[in-house]
Amino acid sequence: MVNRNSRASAPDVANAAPTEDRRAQIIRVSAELFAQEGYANTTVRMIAARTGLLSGSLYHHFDSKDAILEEILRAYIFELVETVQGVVDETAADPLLGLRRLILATTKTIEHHGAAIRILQNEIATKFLQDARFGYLIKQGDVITGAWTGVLKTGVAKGVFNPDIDPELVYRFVRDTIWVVARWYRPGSRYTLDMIAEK
Amino acid sequence: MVNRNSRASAPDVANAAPTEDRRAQIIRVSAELFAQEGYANTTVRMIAARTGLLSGSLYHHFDSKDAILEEILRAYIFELVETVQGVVDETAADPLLGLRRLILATTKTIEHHGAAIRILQNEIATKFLQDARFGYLIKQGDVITGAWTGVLKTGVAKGVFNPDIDPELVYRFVRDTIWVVARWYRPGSRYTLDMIAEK
DNA sequence: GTCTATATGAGGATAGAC
DNA sequence: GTCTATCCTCATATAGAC
Repeated sequence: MVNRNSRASAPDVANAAPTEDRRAQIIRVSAELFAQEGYANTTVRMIAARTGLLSGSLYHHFDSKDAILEEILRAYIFELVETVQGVVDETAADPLLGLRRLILATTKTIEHHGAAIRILQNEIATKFLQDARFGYLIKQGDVITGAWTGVLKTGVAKGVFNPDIDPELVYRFVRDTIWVVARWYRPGSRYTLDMIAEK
Repeated sequence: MVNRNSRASAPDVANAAPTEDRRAQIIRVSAELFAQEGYANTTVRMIAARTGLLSGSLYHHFDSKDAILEEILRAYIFELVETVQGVVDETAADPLLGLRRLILATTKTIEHHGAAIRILQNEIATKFLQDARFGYLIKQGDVITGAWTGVLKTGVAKGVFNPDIDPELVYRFVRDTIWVVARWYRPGSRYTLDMIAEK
């Protein structure tokens, strides 16, 4: 529709995400603040100050404070879904290996998405995450839950896991225990591997 | 200083906590809201509405929203300190039993102080808990930490526990893992006992 | 793309009538 | 002890100059 070559002096990079650096910076700064101070306690002025801007300028890059949060969580949840589905596909025949790999893969996401996990852990119970805007979180969360419980149920069926476990409860407990690690993350993930024993 | 018998028509119960029921109700309602919605997301108007009051009336019973939170957390932390010290005193000679009992006792506090634990878990990282008003929390928290690490160090010295553990790290991890249970609390505490195995 | 200035609204808290 | 009415502050978000 637009003749991209007819513009006179403006460099032809208008569609090449010229503001991506600033956006990324805002995302990174916001994630840290949301995780450490809590979403409600973090003001747009704090975000702006740490980015080297004034608050009004943020709205050139994002529609709202909510939109920033959404982008942080979206990046995390979709990567996790992809990872989890990959593990499930590769380990369909071996539930014990599948569970091991799920735990390992989930633990590894702490490295790059530690802030997102801490935000989710702190804010997941609050209303605003159940608002329409964050519906995709519930949806993708269900996909992930399904993957874990699928592996656990297969394991039970095959006699690998204790038959009187509640798959969903076990999943949530293991997940939250991994997330606890995100709070104290420092060394390698030694403890998590041992945890498999208690199934 | 005051002649308590000289008052004319008012019943002589002025010092007998005549508002204790209302206070308790406000505390209970607030604890639930703080735990579920988060402290910052809970408004005094929400608390008042669930109590059957209007917001202004709350200030007859409490000085501020902070004061309500403080009372909730204070009740929890001091009971926990007492419990933990009792366990330590009784099990000085047997670190393994001491650890078992600490885990069990801490888990049991979930029953009556579940909301307080969830609040602490969600808000502990935020600034306001480090403010002067909540200094006692840090202080009593240190007492509890000292009790746990004491038991763990004694255990290491006696050769009961693996010598290359970091007592403080182990404590925090175990504590947080127990607190995870507080989120999904429903049945009896079966899993927690097994957990001892992984030391 | 960032700034200045400001609209708009919400939340904590207070004063005084009942 | 509760209500009505309201103050004050602070946070999100917008408009328009630069």
